[in-house]
Amino acid sequence: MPKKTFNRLEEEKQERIMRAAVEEFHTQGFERAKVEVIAQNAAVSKGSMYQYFENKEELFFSTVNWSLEYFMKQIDTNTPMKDMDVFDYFQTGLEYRFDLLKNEKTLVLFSQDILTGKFGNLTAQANQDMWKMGEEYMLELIQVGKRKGTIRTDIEDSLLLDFFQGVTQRMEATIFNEFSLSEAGLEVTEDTYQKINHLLDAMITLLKEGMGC
Amino acid sequence: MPKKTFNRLEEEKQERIMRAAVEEFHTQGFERAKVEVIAQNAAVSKGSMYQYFENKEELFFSTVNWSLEYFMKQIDTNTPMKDMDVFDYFQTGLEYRFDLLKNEKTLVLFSQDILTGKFGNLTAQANQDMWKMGEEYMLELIQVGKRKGTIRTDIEDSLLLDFFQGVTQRMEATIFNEFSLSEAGLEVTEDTYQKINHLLDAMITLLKEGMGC
Amino acid sequence: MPKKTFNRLEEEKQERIMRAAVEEFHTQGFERAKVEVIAQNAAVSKGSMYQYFENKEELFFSTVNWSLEYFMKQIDTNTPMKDMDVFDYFQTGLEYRFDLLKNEKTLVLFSQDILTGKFGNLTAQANQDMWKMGEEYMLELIQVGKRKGTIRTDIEDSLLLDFFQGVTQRMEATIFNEFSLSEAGLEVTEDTYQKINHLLDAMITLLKEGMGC
Amino acid sequence: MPKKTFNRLEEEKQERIMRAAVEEFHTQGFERAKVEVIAQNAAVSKGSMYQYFENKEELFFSTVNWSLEYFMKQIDTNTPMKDMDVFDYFQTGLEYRFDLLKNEKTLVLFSQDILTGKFGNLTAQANQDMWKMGEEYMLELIQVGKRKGTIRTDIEDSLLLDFFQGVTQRMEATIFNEFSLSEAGLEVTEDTYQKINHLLDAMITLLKEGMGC
DNA sequence: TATGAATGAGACTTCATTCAT
DNA sequence: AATGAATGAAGTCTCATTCAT
Repeated sequence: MPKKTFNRLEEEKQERIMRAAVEEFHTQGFERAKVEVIAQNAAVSKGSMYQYFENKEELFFSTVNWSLEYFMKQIDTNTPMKDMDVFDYFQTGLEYRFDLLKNEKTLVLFSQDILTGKFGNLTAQANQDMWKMGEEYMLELIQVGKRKGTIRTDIEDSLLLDFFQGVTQRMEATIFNEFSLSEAGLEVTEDTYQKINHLLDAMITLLKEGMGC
Repeated sequence: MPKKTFNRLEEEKQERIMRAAVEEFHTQGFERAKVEVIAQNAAVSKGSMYQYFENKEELFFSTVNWSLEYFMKQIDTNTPMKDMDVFDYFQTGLEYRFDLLKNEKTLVLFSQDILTGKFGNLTAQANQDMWKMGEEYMLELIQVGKRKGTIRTDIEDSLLLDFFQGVTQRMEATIFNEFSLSEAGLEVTEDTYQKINHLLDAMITLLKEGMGC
Repeated sequence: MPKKTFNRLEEEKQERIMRAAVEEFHTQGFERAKVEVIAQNAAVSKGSMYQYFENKEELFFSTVNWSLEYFMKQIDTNTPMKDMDVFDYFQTGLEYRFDLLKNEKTLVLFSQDILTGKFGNLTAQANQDMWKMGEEYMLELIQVGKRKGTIRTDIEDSLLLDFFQGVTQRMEATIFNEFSLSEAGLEVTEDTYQKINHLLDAMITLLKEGMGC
Repeated sequence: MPKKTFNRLEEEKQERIMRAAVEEFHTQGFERAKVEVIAQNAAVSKGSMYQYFENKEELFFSTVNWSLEYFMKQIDTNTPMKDMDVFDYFQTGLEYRFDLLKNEKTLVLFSQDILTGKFGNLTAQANQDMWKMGEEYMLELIQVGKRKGTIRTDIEDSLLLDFFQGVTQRMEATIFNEFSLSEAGLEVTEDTYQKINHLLDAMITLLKEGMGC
């Protein structure tokens, strides 16, 4: 969606621009974000930005796409086997996201922004795409689980998915918070790590057995 | 937080202004929202708005507070007994929110915007307050449940809360979506109603028993 | 120039309003001055101000006139004999102004503003009137001095006036400054008083004999 | 104090803008002056003005500085010898200012505005600097005069300065007025010139010998 | 007459976008 | 292709003045 001029740039420059844009859009939101600031932080002139992108909106969409693609690439190389157990997936998935958060914080937070609808109508489309992407994969896992007998079969897939996703998302949010608190030092302390693992175990238990007794 | 001039107005006018603001902020977001449009829709002059509020930001904060207070009032008159069962609460709570959604759609959607952080730093504070408000209440219910023997006691309160809240939020989102799809006609169809009830039942089962088997 | 409604007010209220206006116009200048602030400081409603004066400009003119008239009254009761010596006049005049400054600081400063043209075209008229007022009186003194043989007769009256006025004004400014420095304590210290007297003596000598040798 | 973008402009454009600003600020005062009018008169867009200056106030300060610097340059190239006679200085100084007035009327009038405090607090600083600049130079001349025996030594320098400055300023004002009256025709008539010279001679006599006899 | 709420013209300022080099 | 100066639409906010009570 950017102009071809952008695609012709050296990869490194493209990335510099995209990352500067992610940073600005994440911290400022779409309206407050200034094309000039992005340009400066990417060490590029304002004029150039308009040779690469039709306008601010297109720059934004490109940034969203670039982020999604970035994650796709990551996921492609990290996706576990298709026949994995949902609960194990929950665990590995979160661990993986957690690692990502350490290394690509802004990028992860930006993707959260998109997912939670922070950009309103602007990302309605990307939003749905993103959701679907994850959900389809999850659905498969659920179906596999049912077949294998690890997941109850008296409830429809879509409802199980809702349930599962709800817990997953909440977990992510909690982990983000925990992580942000210990943010000053960029190193994740052993303590934080402990807490997160404990949280994970509890969630898996609850997912499996529920909270009733 | 508005100027006293605002508080001195007739209730009806205050409400007209607040509702116009809610509408505009919800549909446009903070930056895109125009004070003039709000004024017009409230049948008030632009100048007056600035007699009531220091500036656009204060207008926004006042709108947020007004919305929250509106809900508080509603909740105060609708809050179930303190010793209610969490699962029943889940049910009544959602039913109640659902009713509210039918009657005060924009208001509910706006509060969702606040809760999901759509307004970024602007509502950071209100946000936390809102969360806490709900959470404290929930914690009590969980403790009651443990005492009564309807909730497992081998997992800490805070983790149970996370689990519960995750599912609750997801439910709300799903219901909103379901509802929005059938939005054209303002009447909620029987069909929609059925779906929602089915969803509720399933969720309660999952909350209680988990998805494993 | 104010409406008759203003003149009908009790003297005390009139004065309150005028003094509030003098204060505001002096500290803020015409444009920055706010009618509302004047009203508040005079403990009068904004609406009333417009019953007393056609508009802000008229309020300003009235304030200027009121100030001038205030001084006229003072001067009428304090003016020395017509056949006074110019140099004595210089002395008594300044002493008198100095006293006034202590008691009616803002008023004096405001009249300075008018005289030095701080209000631009707005006071062009009042300005000239004020100048003429003082100058005519001075001219008489100069003529008397020439007749009595205390003032040289080889230079025209108008030029002598210029010379005299130049020195007088400068003196006032210097005294103001001296005074403002010791302003913290509202009491005028003995020290300040000494300095001013010394200054006065020197100026009179210079006026009489010049600075050459 | 302007942004670097302004300094990068061609000198000619800079001057066009500064002169347009001087004109507007002088005729309208700070508050009434419109940035847009300045822009138009300088054949520049309103937006550009804000690339050159942070805001209206900064534009104003820059204009003040530019004017002062303009005069400094002029004075540097026109300043008479350090050992000049004060009275000759009075004469050459005024003649020079008078010439300047003919060629750079607005600029001179604007500097007068600054000096007489027409802009209130806005120029408090520049004001003091300007005064000091002139005064230090004058003090030197007075000291030289005392040493050479052309100035009486029984009165302190600072008082002589006050006296001298008082007369000088008044002269300038009078000349300005005279000049302004004949302003319609931009040519200075022979008649005006005669008057001014006569005035000068009289003032010098009075400065030297005083008005007594 | 007194009040203070209501109004809207008008000015400042921002920043996406265009354009000339 | 790259730059950064130029532009102007559009929105926020102020405050003198009017108006209804």
